[in-house]
Amino acid sequence: MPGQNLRTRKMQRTREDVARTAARLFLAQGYERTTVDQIADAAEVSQRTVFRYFPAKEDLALAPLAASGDALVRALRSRPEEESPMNAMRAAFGTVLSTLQEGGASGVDAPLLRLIDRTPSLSAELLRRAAGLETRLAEVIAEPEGIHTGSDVRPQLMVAVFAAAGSVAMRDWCGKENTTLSHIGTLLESALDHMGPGLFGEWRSGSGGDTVTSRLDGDG
Amino acid sequence: MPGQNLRTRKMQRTREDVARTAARLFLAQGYERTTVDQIADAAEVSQRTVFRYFPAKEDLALAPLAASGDALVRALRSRPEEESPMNAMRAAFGTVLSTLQEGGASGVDAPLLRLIDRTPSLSAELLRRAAGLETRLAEVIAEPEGIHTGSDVRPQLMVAVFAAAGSVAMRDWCGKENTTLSHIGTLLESALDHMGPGLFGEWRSGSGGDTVTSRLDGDG
DNA sequence: TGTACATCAGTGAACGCGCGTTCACTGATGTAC
DNA sequence: TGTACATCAGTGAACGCGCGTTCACTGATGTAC
Repeated sequence: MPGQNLRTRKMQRTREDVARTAARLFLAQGYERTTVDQIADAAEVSQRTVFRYFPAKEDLALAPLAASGDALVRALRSRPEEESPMNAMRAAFGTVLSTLQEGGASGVDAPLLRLIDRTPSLSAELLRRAAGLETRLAEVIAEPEGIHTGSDVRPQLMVAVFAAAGSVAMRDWCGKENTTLSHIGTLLESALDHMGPGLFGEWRSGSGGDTVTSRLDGDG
Repeated sequence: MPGQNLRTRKMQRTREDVARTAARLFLAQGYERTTVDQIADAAEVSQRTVFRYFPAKEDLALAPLAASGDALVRALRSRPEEESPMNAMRAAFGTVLSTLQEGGASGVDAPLLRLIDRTPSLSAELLRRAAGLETRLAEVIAEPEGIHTGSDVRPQLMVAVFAAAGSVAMRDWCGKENTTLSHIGTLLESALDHMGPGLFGEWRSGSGGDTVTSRLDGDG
């Protein structure tokens, strides 16, 4: 990266400036109450420049997550072939998550996730993009198995189940306070652990009912 | 219902007129290319009246599905208590689906689902609402089991897994042509059948690889 | 190293557009007597 | 059955607003020689 054009580097800096400014304003005032013009002013660029980098306002908030989605695809692709699909997904997700925790420059952090969660238009669009990501992940899963995702639903299904665990974990996480990104990983693992056959049968027999998650218990 | 006010009945008729007009225009021209003013004109009401019944444009397209969501909650609630949660969900979904096929007045049909699928803003919003529906369903599941959804994630998880199968089925369904609503049920059942423990382990051993879905096979 | 030209990121101003809201008003339906 | 009043669905016109686009232009960076 250091050997790039001055022009290119300037563009990257402008892009990051705009993204950082947008994030700051969104978190301070809320997404809906922040206009693109405000972001342009605060970032000291023209509104036209903002739209050059981010085709729509939503991209200003979701771009960091899009990058993480790409990272997840790459991480999954670089898992060893012997690994079972589900374990590969777990591992790949863990990799991305720990990358996010360390290099804080990604722009993905707890406040952003909470912002998205409490902003309907952003949640909606994130869910839609997540569905697209699932398709890409399913193709990565299918490839080494010699499977066509058009004729065999298992890859899509497996990824969708993983995502289901992820969304439950996210919902849980967003309800708590003082949580860090790494908690998401914990909650996700916990959710996946409950995914076994027990989920499909009867529950009364108490197959794990108390070992579940959290502290809230005391059914009050 | 027949014993209601004339005023109330008139309102229902107006509402249905507007909804039907909107559906017709959306299907003819696309959602984005249809303005609320056009719908008002075509339905011979004022734009103001449209917004009285449908707070936002999206509601014009998604209201029929919202009603089906409510129907699903009711259907689930009226399942016998002895039934396992997953079977109750299956059955409830089947009930709603067959209601939709018969009484065509619900407004939910194949063209609408395809319209939503190919309109990003509608897909996004539908996914968001579906997430809300999942929470309601989880509560219905949890109640007779004496479970609190805040402390035990299994209900949320089970519903999310069911929804994952549903979304895979929907994606599959939208890719096919000349399909009817009942095909969704078939695809969903098929997806759920693959949900067993096989999904989590190795696949190479061929645990069902060829019995999967469809005709496309012949790998190329 | 210097000059001439090409590229293209960023500007600034103006605008189209459609959603959703506001307001004061009308007239049909409902209710009380 | 008829009269007087209350409610409230629907009107119509106007508007605020912010997203996203368009246009002709500037000036910094890159390149060729």
